Amino acid sequence: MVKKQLSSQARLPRGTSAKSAAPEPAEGRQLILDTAARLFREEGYATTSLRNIAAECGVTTGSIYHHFGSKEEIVTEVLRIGVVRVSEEVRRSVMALDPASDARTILHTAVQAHLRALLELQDYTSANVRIFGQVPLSIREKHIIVRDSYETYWHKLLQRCAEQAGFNPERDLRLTRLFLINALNGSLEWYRPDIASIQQLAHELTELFLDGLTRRPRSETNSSKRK
Amino acid sequence: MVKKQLSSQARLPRGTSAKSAAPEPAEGRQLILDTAARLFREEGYATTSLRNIAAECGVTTGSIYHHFGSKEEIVTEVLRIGVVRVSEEVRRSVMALDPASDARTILHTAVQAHLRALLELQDYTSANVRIFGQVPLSIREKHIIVRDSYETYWHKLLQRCAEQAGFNPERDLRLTRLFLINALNGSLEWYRPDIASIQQLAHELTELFLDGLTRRPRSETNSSKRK
DNA sequence: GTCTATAACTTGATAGAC
DNA sequence: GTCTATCAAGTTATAGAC
Repeated sequence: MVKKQLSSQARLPRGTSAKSAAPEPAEGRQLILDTAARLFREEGYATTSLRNIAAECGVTTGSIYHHFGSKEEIVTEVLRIGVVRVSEEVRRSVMALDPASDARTILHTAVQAHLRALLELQDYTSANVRIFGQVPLSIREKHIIVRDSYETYWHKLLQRCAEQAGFNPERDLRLTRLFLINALNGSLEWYRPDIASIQQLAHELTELFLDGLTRRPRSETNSSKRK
Repeated sequence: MVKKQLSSQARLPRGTSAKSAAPEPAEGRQLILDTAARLFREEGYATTSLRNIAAECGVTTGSIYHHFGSKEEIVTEVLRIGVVRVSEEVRRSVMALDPASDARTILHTAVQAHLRALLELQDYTSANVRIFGQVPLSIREKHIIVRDSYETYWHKLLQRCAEQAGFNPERDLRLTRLFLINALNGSLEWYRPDIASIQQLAHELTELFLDGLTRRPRSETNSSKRK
């Protein structure tokens, strides 16, 4: 309660300066957070006990309470970092694009970045998707603010695409956004790299949402791009 | 262990004959199952204790163990019934269609039936979607068989639609099916009847998956149907 | 078929030595 | 900053009376 909320997102382990390139193993508070994120993702929130986390860190529960005030404080931070990571990954990828990129390129880039953050060894992002529905309501309500900001970003992205490409005005971008994010996050439960790569998933989902399942009768704006 | 596995899906409460139209309140085993499904959906699997279920039923934990051998046995049955209900709802709706129906009608009917089963006061179906990721791995593995059967049904349905409507051969029906079911089930977390009706959701999702976001340049097979 | 009572265990959290 | 020891409460499950 007294502890200041530090910008823990990209904090380096204690004693690590910016110039040292080698990623040292996390310590103390950071190690606890990393371990909690991994266990939450693997076993769920309620099933993961503090003793469990402590044991994986090689410490006891007493030590954990020196860094965090409660289990809820840990999961709150894990959830927050999860959204921040995926959000930053998507924003950075889209920002790196040529500003004149067409809607297909923008959407594909954002979809692929989201999938990368979710499926590629990111305990925080996948823990967020998996345990959000398991944590107490009070924590969910506080976390909604963080999620909303990411959803708003997606909404603006879709609007930008809609203007650039002239989307069908009958489509509801709000519902589309929800369907899209649900389809993205759902992949966490069935994705396996040997069945389809992240690139394939991103390509397939983008084409599906832009063009649909039915065959396009010779279009003047379509089918020129194939990567 | 000794107890025979009855076809508990649509079983009527004891003492209820087929001709009595009034739905009597559930008793005994059925009441326990109904209550468990509701609490699992509301509070999650690990958070819902047997004392909790018993109290809501007006009995004690001792009584529960007369009807079920363990908590895992209860959740296994709740999960199974959840898939059976949604599966039967979708199959029945599609079967009631004119056999000559076009792909748009078939897909819309199946999507709407799935959403109805999931969102319209169905504790079992929504409990299944919500707690599947929370139950022990051993239970999940046993349950996969039930899920696979439903997913196979959807795959055949999409193939039938693809042949009827001539889908774009570049689309991957396997990935499409996964994206579609994820989009459907995800609605459980944000659906509110005052924002959009189930009919609107079904319409929007069907149009999106068939035609995509981009505008269709005058088609000969499209845009004739608007319900 | 429901109850009471309880065993055996795990949980989050705290107090205080070092 | 980490440890040991422990508390109070909650968990699943069982035994046996009625």
